Amino acid sequence: MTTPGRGLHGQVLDALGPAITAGEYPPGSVLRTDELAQRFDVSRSVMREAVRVLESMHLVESRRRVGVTVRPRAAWNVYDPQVIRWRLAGADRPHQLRSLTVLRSAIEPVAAGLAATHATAEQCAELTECALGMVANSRGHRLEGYLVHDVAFHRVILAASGNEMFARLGDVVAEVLAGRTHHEVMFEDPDPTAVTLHVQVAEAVREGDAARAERLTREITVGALQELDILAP
Amino acid sequence: MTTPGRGLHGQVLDALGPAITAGEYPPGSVLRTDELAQRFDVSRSVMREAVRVLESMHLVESRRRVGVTVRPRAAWNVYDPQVIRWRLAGADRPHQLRSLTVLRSAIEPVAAGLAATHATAEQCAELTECALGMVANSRGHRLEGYLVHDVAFHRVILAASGNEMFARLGDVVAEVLAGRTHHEVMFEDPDPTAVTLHVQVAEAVREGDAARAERLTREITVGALQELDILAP
DNA sequence: GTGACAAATAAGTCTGACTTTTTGGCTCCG
DNA sequence: CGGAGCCAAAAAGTCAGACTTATTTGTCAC
Repeated sequence: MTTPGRGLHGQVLDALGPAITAGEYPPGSVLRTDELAQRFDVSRSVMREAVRVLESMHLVESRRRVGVTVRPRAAWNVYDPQVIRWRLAGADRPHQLRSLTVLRSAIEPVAAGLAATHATAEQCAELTECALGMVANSRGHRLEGYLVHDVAFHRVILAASGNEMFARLGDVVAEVLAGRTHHEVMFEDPDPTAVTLHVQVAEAVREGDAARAERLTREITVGALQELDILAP
Repeated sequence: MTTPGRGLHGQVLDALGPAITAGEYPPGSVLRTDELAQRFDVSRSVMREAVRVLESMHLVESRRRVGVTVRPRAAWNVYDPQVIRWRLAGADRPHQLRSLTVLRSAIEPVAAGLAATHATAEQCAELTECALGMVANSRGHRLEGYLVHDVAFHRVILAASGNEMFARLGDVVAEVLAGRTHHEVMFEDPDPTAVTLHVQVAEAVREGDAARAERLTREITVGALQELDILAP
C-alpha cells in the first residue's frame, strides 16, 4: 500500500500500530516511552514521534508522570486508513469487514444518485469501461482482473458524487473489496446478478437517472451484505 | 472541545493546522522544519513532532532535501475530527458544512433503521428523553437547550446502531449541528415539523419498526439539506 | 481522617553534533 | 550539442545527554 518504512518512526508504527489495534495491549495498558525506545532500539526522539502519531489517531494518550496509556476502542479514529489497514490485517478482520460493508451500504447508493447528476462525460466513459471490464472478467476464475475493475468502478462512483467525504471512502471500499476477494471464501465466479447491476448502474448514471442509479446500487450493497451473512452469520 | 494545548507541539498544531486547511499554504508549498521551529519559537524536536502529526493526517509530506510540502486537498484525511474542526473554523466552512450534511443524509437513516433493531432499553429511554427535551426547548428562543438535546438524540441513534463506524460520526454530527446553530443564520425557533419527526423516530425505534425509523430519519435529513439550499443555494 | 508538604517518576523540552538521502549543477566525454 | 556520471549543498533524519515540569503518591504532623 503506502510506503512501509518512511523513516524509523514509520517502522516503529508498523509494529506498534497493529499490536495495539489487535488488542495486544488492552485499553488502559501503560507503556513507557523510554522502555519502548529500548525495545525497538531507536532513540527517544524517534519513539516520541511515533507516539505522537498514535496519539493523533486516538489510539493512545500520553500523560505526564503516568506514561502512554492505550485508549478504549470507542475512542479510536476508525476512519483513519492506516488504522483500517492495521485492523484488517489483525484478528478482528471479520468484524471490521462487516462494519465497513454496512458503511458502504449506507454511502454508495446516495453517492450513485449524486453521481448521476454530477458525473462528467469522462467519468461516465470510465464507468462504462469499468463495467465492461467486469463483464469481461466475470467468468473463468479471473478474480484478479474482476477485482481491479470492480474497485475502479466504485472509486469513480464515489469521486463522481462530487462530495469529498464520499470520494475519500474510495480507499476504504478498495480495501473491503480486496479483502473479500483475497481472504474470505469467495465463490469461484462473481455473482452474475451483481455484474448486471453494475452495468445498469453505469447506464443509469450516464442517462442522469438518479433515482434508478440509487436503487440499483442499493441492490448491489444489499447483495454484499447478504453475502456476509452467508459467510459469517 | 478537546484540550487545546496538550503540550507545545499541540499549540504549534493549533496554529499550523488551520493555516494549512484554510489554504494559506497552497498545495505544493514547501516549508522547512528549521524555519518553522524558529517562527514558532520552539525546538526542532517539538516541531518535528508537529510535522509528524500533520503527516499522519496527510496534510503534508516530508521528504529529504526537499522539505515539508503541503499535499493537495484530495489527499487530506477529511474524517479526522481535528481536520474537520480546523476546516469548520476556516474559510470554506460553508462548503464543509454541506459535505458533512450530505454525509449525514446518507448515514443517519440507515443508522436509525439499525438502531430500531439493536437499541437497548436504556438507549430507547435516553432517546425518548432527548426528544422530550427538544420539545421542551422548541419555543421561545431556547436554541442552546434545544441544541444539547438534538446533539444527544443523534448521538444515541448512531451509537445504538451497533456499528462502530456510525457511532464514531457522533462528534461530526455534533459539530455540524453546533455550527448550524451558532454560525449560520438560524430561524428563531426550530422547525416544528423537525421536532415532531424526532419524537416519531424515538417512537419507531422503541417499537422496533426499522423501516419507519429509517423513513422518518430520511425526512429529517432531507429537511436539513433543504435548509442548506435555502441559506446558500 | 485530613491537610500540607516532599520525593519520586515519567513525559516534555532544548541543544548540538552527526548521518543520510536527494537533487541540481557541473564537468567531461561522445 | 547532448547525455552519463560525479560532486557538493541542502534539508530531513537520527542520536545522546542534560535539564525542566507536571503529577502522583506517600508521609508526617495536626
